[in-house]
Amino acid sequence: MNRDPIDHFIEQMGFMTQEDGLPRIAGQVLGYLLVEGEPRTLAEITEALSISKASASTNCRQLADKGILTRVATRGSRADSYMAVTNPAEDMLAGMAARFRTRAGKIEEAAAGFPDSRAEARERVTVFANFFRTSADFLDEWTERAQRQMADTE
Amino acid sequence: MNRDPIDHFIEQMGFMTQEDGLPRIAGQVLGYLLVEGEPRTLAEITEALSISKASASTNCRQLADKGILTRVATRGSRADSYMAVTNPAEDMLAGMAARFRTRAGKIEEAAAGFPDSRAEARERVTVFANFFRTSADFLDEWTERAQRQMADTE
DNA sequence: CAATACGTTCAATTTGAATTGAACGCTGAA
DNA sequence: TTCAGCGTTCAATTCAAATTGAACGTATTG
Repeated sequence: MNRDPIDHFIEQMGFMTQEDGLPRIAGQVLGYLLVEGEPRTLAEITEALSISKASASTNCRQLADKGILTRVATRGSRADSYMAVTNPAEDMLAGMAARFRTRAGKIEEAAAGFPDSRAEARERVTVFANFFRTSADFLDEWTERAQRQMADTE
Repeated sequence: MNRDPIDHFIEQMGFMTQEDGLPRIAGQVLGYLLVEGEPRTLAEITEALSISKASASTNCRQLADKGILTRVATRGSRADSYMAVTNPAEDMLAGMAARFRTRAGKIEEAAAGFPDSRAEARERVTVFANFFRTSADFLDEWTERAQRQMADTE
């Protein structure tokens, strides 16, 4: 029985990150911090989501690495806290763009190794790779634009 | 020892789809068909990738559902074949856009259930959801643009 | 100098999804 | 009507990743 709308939201966030190949807990943490809107310590996160200290630690660090969470040093406490950045979705998209770009690189590289007897296949694969690269550019353009919009409406 | 560049490419494609939360085999199938450039039967795919008939069948169908593969009826044979669409990456992006949209919907819905005592959280979450929706729009715009470009250079 | 409070790490476990093998059903051929 | 060739389905297995518990290191407090 999970009728609390906030729990439901956090749960959904978990599923979402899971779909994206991230740990479910990562999404739950983000959801929780998004709801709270203020820094929360690892202990609080552990408690609120009923997960292990280890998971909280690992996932927070990973999210912070991706730029989705920021680490906050709270005065007067040696516990460090995390909070969600203003617009986590932007950073998620930016991460996607980055992945697209390395992906394009890998594919292109692979294609370059095709023998001349497979020239047509090489061409097809290269086109495929290019699409990813251009998509990455487009995504960057879009996130940049979104950021400007945010700045404007501030 | 995997020195054949084509095998390497197929392998990479497997990793890629795996990162995206799809079965590894799905990527391998797509890679294989991309290289071949022509329809291949389930039996051929099974053979080429050393996978089970069941996997080949399931994954091909799923990829076809996503619009990444097309089913081709070969004359004079009751075996049906699959081939990669001209630009599979486009359909992959389109799928992403679709996922973003349903995702935005779910989050918004969840946020709507927040009690008024959590109005600020609701606001934050709604902004988050909106970003996904708008991103979906932009992705669609982009794939459409890409399609036009393809059409132009034809 | 303990003793405590914290975050991290890592091996062990759990969990969930991918993959398979085998049984099945359908279709067309003989 | 039987048979062979095909794709599908589903329970069982395998596999990889997420998650945990426990041990550890470090810094802070008294």
